[in-house]
Amino acid sequence: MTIADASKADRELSSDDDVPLSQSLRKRKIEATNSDPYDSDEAISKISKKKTRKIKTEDGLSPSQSSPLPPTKETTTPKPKKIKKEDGDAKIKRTKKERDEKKKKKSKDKKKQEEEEEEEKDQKAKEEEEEEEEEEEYKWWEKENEDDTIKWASLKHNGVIFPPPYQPLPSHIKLYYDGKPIDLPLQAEEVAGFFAALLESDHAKNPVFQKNFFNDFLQVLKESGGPLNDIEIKEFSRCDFTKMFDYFQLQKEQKKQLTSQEKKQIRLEREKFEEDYKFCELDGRKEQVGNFKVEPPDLFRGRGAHPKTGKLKRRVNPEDIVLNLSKDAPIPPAPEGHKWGEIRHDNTVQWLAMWRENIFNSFKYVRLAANSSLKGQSDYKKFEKARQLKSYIDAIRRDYTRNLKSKVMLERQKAVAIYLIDVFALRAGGEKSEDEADTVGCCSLRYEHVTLKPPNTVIFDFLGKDSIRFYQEVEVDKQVFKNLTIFKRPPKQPGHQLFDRLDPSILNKYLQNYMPGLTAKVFRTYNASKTMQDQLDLIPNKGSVAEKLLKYNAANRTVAILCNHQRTVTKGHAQTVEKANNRIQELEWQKIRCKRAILQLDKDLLKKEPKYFEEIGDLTKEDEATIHKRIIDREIEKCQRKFVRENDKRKFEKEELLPETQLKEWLEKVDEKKLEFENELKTGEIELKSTWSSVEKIKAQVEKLEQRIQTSSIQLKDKEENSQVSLGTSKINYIDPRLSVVFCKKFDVPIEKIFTKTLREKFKWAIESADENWRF
DNA sequence: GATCATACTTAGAAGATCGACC
DNA sequence: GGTCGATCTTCTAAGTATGATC
Repeated sequence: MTIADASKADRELSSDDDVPLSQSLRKRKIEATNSDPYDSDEAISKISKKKTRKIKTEDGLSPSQSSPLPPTKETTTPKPKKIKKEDGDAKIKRTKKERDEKKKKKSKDKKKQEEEEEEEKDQKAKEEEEEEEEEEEYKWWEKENEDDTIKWASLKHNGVIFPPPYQPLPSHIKLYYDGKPIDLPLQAEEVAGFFAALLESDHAKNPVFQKNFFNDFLQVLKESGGPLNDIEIKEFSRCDFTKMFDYFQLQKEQKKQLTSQEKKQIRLEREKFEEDYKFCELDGRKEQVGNFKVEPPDLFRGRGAHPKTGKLKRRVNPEDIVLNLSKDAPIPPAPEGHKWGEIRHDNTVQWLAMWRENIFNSFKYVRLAANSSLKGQSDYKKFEKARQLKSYIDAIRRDYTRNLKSKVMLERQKAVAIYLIDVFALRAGGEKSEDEADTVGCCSLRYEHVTLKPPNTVIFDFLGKDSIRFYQEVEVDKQVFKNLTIFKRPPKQPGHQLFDRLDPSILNKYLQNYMPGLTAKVFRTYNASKTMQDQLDLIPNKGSVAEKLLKYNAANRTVAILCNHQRTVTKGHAQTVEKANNRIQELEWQKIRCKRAILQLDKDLLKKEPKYFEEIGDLTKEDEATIHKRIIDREIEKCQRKFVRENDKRKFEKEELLPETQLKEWLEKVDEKKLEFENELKTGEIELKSTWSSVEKIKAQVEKLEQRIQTSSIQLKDKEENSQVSLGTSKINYIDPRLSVVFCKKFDVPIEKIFTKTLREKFKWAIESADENWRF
């Protein structure tokens, strides 16, 4: 659509849709004439700008902000300057020195008073201990909030770990072309290997991936002098990577075969080597680095229909790397024969190292780990900002509801966009270039992504971040529906932007009139955490830990669904569910069997405890026969697998193989069981095991089975409900961790059940700061 | 105001490890 | 003790946001 078209469309769209076209045109004309006699469309936009500006200039605030709302800290607190922070650092050092001196003095004093004040001594010792602990661990959340434009006063680190150099394949492992082995130069062999390693993945089957890989492969091949045995490689389809693939599989297999001791040894050696890079010194404290390993060369694996997927991601050299550290920090030596690209001393950023990658020509950064103070502070601020939105949300909602009827198109678009972001948790939706996957968010929604079904149903169907499908059929506010109809009116057609006046920066600028730092993304955090709080409020404080956890997960799931966090259903999911159902049925059968056995020992119990035996006839003969068959089939399969595996092992270790008679022997035992089952089915009599010598013993067994049935059923239910929903993303990024901490404290659920070790480290600030009464 | 550069958060996939079960 | 699915961690792609520059 041309600008003129858009302008024309806008002229029509800006009309009050409640009014018939002829009337509204007239009305618009009057408005336009009043404001600008030359161009009605421009006039409307000018009016809109004027209006917005006028409202803003009256008191420098948006309409809703003029209403009495709580002041924010950020607006009144001027940002301290860089020097101030350096002062802050000097202060830290001074304070430490003072504390040391104080400590020395303390101990002297203590000596004097030792005999007289034994109690005080203990107290002081305790204090000292605490003080020392504090020195070991920096509890930033207990300190005053500092300026966040300066990230550190001192930063020392050892650089980055580079991936190992390419290990050539054994000489007999080659790429084949038209059935002939190719002698590739090492550089090209490496690239071919990247593809071979993915041979059985979906990537390798993707034609775009194949094409991009092949182009880059040919390029590398050309640069490195072409095949050494003078065979010209022209077509991808004539390449055979299977020998290379098989070799990689074998290597994987061999790695798996290592003893646990050998694996441990390798792990320890790796950890020892990484130790120096895993940590850095930030303002004198030891802190963990996140991605201290430079990304190895590989084929770029773009998500969805990515035009660049399969391209070669080149090897990064020390010359490509920019290191960022303190001026006084020792510069880590570059790998032998190399030097660093650049050394920088920028304390306004969090990164330790960066390089430019070749796919998009953008930067990759080495940063601190999630459990670091800097990341923790950012996280804390993020959630505090989202909490701050609580005070403004009513006004924002009131305003966008009103603006849904604004005469100014831009205002209407803003109102609808904020509505969608607020209600359906859409992302902002920035513009994307041609060489990226075609995914959208709110502002970049197009005509074809929204289907309108009167009176007010909207079907959203588009690919969002990571090419994850967003499909929702929802009822919306009637005026939102009307506006969407207007936004889709001709000349708009598929391919055209729904919000042709908007982009995230316009939206964010508008939002910042309400609250400093408010952006589209804050709504997702706010609504996610608010939803979680509301859901947790509904959970009754009763039942087992497992039951409470299930409810917590259900609350978590509500949030994940809101944010559209999905995961691909694992290949064997349906089978796993069927298996689990079968298992539960088998447990039920075992339980019934136990109860029958009890009656065999004491048949009077049936009259005495009829309730206990009420499910005894739940399974039909057919059901039982099916269960029997399943168990027997499984056993047979197990014997056969065991036989094959054992002989494979023996073959490998060059030992004598097990004879077929061995397998026969095992199968005979299964046969015995089969006969036992058949007999049981015929007579209804159970062969009593030696462990079933008394009613009490069997009853204990029943109890165990019941427990297992319950646990398995709960787990299966949870599993099914979670099969397509990813809970992790919202737990890690959107749900204020203090909500989970409070839940655990209030409901007596160990925090370990909710946060993994890594998450407990990341959320240490929340675990240590939130008390039982904290609310989002 | 459009575009680019930069820097940060958010995201699912893949790989590694754990633990339930037999 | 071995197997296999579940869970956790790592990896890096893909977003958002903002400030500089023209």
